[in-house]
Amino acid sequence: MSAGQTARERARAELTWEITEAARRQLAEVGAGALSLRAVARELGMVSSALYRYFPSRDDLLTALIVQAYDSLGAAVESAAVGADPSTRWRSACNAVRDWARDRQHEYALIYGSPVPGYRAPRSTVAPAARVPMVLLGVVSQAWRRGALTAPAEPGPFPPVLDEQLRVLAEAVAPELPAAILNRVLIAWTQLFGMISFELFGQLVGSVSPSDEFFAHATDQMASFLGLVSEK
Amino acid sequence: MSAGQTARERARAELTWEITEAARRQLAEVGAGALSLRAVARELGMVSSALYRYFPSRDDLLTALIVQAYDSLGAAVESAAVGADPSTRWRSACNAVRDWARDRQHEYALIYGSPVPGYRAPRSTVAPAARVPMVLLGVVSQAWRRGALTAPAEPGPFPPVLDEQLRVLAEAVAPELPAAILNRVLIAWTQLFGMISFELFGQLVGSVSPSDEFFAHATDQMASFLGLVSEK
DNA sequence: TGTACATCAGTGAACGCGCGTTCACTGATGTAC
DNA sequence: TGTACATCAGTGAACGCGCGTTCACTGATGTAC
Repeated sequence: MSAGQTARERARAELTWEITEAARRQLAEVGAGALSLRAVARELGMVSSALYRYFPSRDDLLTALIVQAYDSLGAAVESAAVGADPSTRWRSACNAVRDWARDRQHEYALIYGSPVPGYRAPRSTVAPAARVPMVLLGVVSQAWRRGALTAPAEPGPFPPVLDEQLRVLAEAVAPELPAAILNRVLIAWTQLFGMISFELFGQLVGSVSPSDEFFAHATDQMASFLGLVSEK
Repeated sequence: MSAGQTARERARAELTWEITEAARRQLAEVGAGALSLRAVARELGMVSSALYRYFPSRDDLLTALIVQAYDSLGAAVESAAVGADPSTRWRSACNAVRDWARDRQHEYALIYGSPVPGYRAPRSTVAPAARVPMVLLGVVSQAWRRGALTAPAEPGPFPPVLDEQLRVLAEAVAPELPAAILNRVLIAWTQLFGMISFELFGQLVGSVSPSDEFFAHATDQMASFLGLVSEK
């Protein structure tokens, strides 16, 4: 058996994957709240009870979709944020998030939209969810380590709770980065997803829609807010 | 009859309101996708078919809830954004949005979260949805008219489509405002809601949660990004 | 002020539908000797 | 290599449930003369 897998194991892995594929297609039609095991089974030509061999409940299937969505987005952004120039990497990362979100709107809504009522995300979603912010942080902290970035002048010291939060966070993810820069990365991160959510959820209709240029320009402004100087 | 209303008309208006109240309570329990006419009727001690005297369908009830949510938020922000100092008004407006959102999380999710699958928002939601951005814009354009605001230096000219969008938008909502400032208002607007959505939808857990100080500090930074100088 | 009729609110039964999950089962695949 | 048994995948029927919407109806409120 190849790679120590029996035929049964291979079939199981394949079908598990096909179930999530079908569920993703269903998601695109009816949204997360209305995702139904029976409809997924129907699409696969199976009987609904058969799915219980693969996922113990509807919520477990949802969790799998959420984790896969975070991972898919994370991988897309990680592979986009390459290059020597930090401000180019920043832009590429932002564009990758937006492109992925536009391509897979319902998966985006699943992870960044309203929480699914009655569903509580388990711990296993935390690490995949962190991949995008980690990439953004990586771009900035690499620039900082290279000395290609000047620490921004804040109007005053951070209030105590925020200061402590930033300190703890920095310790965990980027020990050498000044709190003021970390804070700006957090701000840019919320800004990035705020724009994308507004675009996808229809809030920009009537102002800056289509939003390609607005997004590109705002991305540049974020880069300069972060102190990432363009080398072009 | 008071104000020319018959008893029947008064009863009708009152019950229409009570239906939306009950629907709001239901929203908080199960989310928009699972909002059910039958459950609303049950809560009011009515038979489900009776609701059809008041709302022709489930979607019309949803529309009423959406319009009321936008209006409630709009009114809260309008009445908060007062005072002489533009940067104070800015902060008050931002805080009002956040406070309202935290108070009424499910209504916030209804209007700023994932679109409800299968539901298309009718035109009647557009004007109420514009109230908050109008307030934000009002704060900035008032400061601009008073000369209390300097036009920001952009790195270069706007790309053509964005430039045109900003021109058209300015014409409609703030004719005297330079495009560069309008653009920054749009950016701050997306930033504001990006932060609030992240806070409410759980994305900040593990970094800056609770988020009061992060939010306050980011709000200040937005004010300075907009050129609103504090007079304190 | 009183009567006759029209309008409207709310009832209760019924329609056809889909849902998640359990359970005893058949038959195929894998394992130990 | 061959047999006996254990494991697992998938079936099909059933459970109890809730949903939106329609329809003919009763009885109360409003209106015109």
